[in-house]
Amino acid sequence: MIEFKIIKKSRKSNARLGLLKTAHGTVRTPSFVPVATQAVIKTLSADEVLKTKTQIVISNTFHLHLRPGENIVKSAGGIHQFSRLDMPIMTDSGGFQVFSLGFGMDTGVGKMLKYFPGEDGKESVRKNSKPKDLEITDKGVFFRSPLNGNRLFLDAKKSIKIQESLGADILFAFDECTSPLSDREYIRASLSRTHDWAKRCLKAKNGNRQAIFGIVQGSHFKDLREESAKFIDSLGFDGYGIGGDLGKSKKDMMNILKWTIPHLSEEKPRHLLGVGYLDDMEDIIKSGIDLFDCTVPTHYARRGSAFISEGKINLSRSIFLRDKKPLDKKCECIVCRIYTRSYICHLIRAKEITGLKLLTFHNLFFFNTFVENIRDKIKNGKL
RNA sequence: GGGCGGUUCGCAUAGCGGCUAUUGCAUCUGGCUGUAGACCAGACGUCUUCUGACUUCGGGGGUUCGAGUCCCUCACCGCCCA
Repeated sequence: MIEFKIIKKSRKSNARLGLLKTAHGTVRTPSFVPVATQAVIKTLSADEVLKTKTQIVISNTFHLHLRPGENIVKSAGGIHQFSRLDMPIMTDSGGFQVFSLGFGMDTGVGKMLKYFPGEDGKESVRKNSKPKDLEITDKGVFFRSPLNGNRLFLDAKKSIKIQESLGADILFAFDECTSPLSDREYIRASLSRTHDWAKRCLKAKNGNRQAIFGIVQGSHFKDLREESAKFIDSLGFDGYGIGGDLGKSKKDMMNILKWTIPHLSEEKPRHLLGVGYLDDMEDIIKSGIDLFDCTVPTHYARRGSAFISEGKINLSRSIFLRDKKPLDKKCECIVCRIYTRSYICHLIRAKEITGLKLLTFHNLFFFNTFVENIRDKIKNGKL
């Protein structure tokens, strides 16, 4: 079970400082949540993850169910024992894969819409348009395994049972993350499904050893977001996830948060799913978000990008071969204290895996430090 | 000195008479927000009013309506024999 204590509320915004206590440690919120899809922060060992100031990670039900299978994890003593990640762990429900392996894969669109596919520009995904490799029904979702093409089925009950076997501290309800291309009619139907699944998740869940967060959907429609927030709040979850398509711009996303958060119980933690560019962080925290996960620091690291005080640099560019500065001279991480851009650039260009590891370490340390500074600002009444 | 094989974008390759010369690597640019993806997309002879124009398969010559492709010759590289 978890316990969430709000230790300070900002007078300048809806930001708050909190402590999220779990059986595996306490998270100072607001906190960034690095993504450990396969029960690992890619490239890092468990002890290295701790050194990046990471407080909590999120793993994935869908991926661990496919491989190695939840029974393997369970027989190891649960995900903490299995991975040796000695910290609070969340598991995402597989709901995002409903989108990312479905409409997302078909259209090449992310959940923040930046462009419209198709020549004529604004073709919506109509209610009769279905993703090719995936079938969504009111009962659940038929997936095609990206590993071997096997057909598999996931629904609320199964997602919860898998998550119970994995044994994370916090579970997420099984939802449908909709595409930003879907029209209102589709979103309306999808939202009913997500709400029904939320009830079924609570019903399926045994005991209170693990906490469970319900997920608000509703796309970019104000009334649907409000309705969803009120409904999910009424079910008595331990906390909330805010998910789904978040509009076409950051402004849309901020509006969605503004519509949603006031309808969620104040004393419970709020997690914004899958958002976390550095530029977004202050604003989402000011709107009242306590937790947010994002693949960006780890994902970009493996593409050669480092986040630094001045922005972002790509270490695969040959210009850095002659750059003897650290990635970021203000950063206190071990990578910035020891290594030069020149060396890391060499590793990336030589495709040496240690280059990916050094960038992953730095990016996580940088992101976590960034949020730490925001916590200080709230503490000091500056935000 | 003789015989055989080769020379195609930075490197490596395909092409064996017929539209626009193949593919890989490398390079450069762009993208990535609850991880399918240490990935994807584009460019990669020259010029360009971004639509096209011109030029290319070691050099030179020839055959042919048409040659990277066939013939002659020269240069260079590799292997074998003296």
